[in-house]
This record gives sequence, structure tokens and C-alpha cells, in this order.
Amino acid sequence: MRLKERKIPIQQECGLDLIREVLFGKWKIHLLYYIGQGIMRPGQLHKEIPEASRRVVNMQLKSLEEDGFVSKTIYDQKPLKAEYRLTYIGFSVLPIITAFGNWGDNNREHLKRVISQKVNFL
Amino acid sequence: MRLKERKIPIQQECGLDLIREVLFGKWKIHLLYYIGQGIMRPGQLHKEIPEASRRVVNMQLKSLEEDGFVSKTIYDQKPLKAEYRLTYIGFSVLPIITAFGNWGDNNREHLKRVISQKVNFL
DNA sequence: CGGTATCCCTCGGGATACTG
DNA sequence: CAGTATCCCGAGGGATACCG
Repeated sequence: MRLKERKIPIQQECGLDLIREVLFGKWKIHLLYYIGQGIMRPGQLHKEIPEASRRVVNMQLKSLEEDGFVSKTIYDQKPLKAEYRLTYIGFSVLPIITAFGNWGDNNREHLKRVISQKVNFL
Repeated sequence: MRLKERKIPIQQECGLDLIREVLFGKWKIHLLYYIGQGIMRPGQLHKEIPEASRRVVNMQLKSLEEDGFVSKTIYDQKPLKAEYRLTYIGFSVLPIITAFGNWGDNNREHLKRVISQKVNFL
């Protein structure tokens, strides 16, 4: 798993702390959402998130798998094929992720405005 | 959100992207939650999150204020007094934050287990 | 198609001390 | 009490190349 030991330990008091540790990787929530939409293959998932490198997508998928949010199936064939599916736990967070997505969509104008005011925005 | 017709998504349009930019600072969601609980003064908020330095708490509060999630009131008196309140927009995200917190609480055992496996905590 | 190996760099945020 | 000024670190990821 992890090669280096963390210098700064993870706090694990409340539910929000726990969630942040496992779900707040940059693309994890997106991945769960897309997998929930039925997009299960790594290549497809990467196409949905072209801003992230392939390596990062794999890293986050592996992390989600280790944390029990998705399961991975590897088909022994050519060309190679792999599929990710939501576990029961992964499925159970979906409604909250969707709620976040909907909230963001509904407040798109406000959010885009405040984000564009931040410094390093192109 | 949609699933179809998006070969080349140039979008920072996705609600999940927008939300991440504005709410996924390490302590922002906690701060919104506590402010929603009626804990409005900086000192009190810092006591709720002793793992974060005072400077970081202030940074995140300022960011939340700039992004329209909280409003700040400074009372011109001695000793100094300041209070943060949720704006309408800030208030509207609260249910989702609460949902996340409840989910984390309900799945505490699982989350603590997977977190402790990947990291040296405490 | 799928996954790794290296390298490198950003930048969020930790610690501490100071001012009004 | 509230906020700032410095300094600094390290974990997360971006880029790229390579392998089954």
C-alpha cells in the first residue's frame, strides 16, 4: 500500500473527518458517480475525466477499491478488460454525491462567478 | 447531470467540479456545519477544530466568506468580537453536509478499519 | 486494452510569533 | 479577543515513458 509513513497523522473523530479521508481525493467522487452511471471500464472512466492523468485515475480507483467502495473484476481475455462496480457501501453514498452534484448544478452561476474571481484562474 | 454526448468535455461545468473548488478545503465543511449549529465566533470555532491552526481556520473562513457561504460581522468594541453566519446559499448546502456526516457516523466502523489499514494514524 | 515506474512540482496547510 | 506575517514541509498529483 503506502510506501512512506505519514508524518501528519489522520484525525478520526467525527463522520466528516472519516469521509474526507476516504472520499475527498480529487477525482474519487466523480469516479463513484460515473461508475454508478454504469461507466465501469477504466478507459471509459478516463475519458470522462480527461483532466486527470491515467495514472491518477488508477490510483484513485485502487484507493476506492481498498476502501471498499468499488469492486474490480478482471477478465482474462484479449484485449484486456476490467470493470469496476459499486459495492453496497459505495452504492449507499451515491445519493449524497448526487445531491452534491445537483446542488452544484443548481448554483452553477454563483459558483462560476466566485471561482473565476480566485487568483490563478485562466 | 447528463450521461450522453460528451466526447470532449471542456467543462468545468460539472457541479461536482464546482463544489470541489469551493467546499473541499480541509476544514470548510466542518466550519459550515458548526456555524450552522450556532457556533459563530472564531474562537469557538477554533476550539471545535483544535487540529487546525488558528491561521488555517481564518483562511478557510475568509475563503468561505469570499465565496458567499458565510457572512462576517465585526463588532467595534473591546474585547473584539466577530461573528459568522450562514448566508442563504450556505444554509442551502447544510442538508447535504449533514447527510455526509450522518453517513460517516453510520459507517464509522468500516471507515475506521480501512483508514487504519492504509495509514499510520495517531 | 490494461497497469506501473520515475521524476518533479505545486500549494494547502502546519508551526510559531507577532500586532491591534 | 481577533487577525497577520514568515517559514516550511510533505502528500497529492501532473507528465511521461514503459511493460504485459
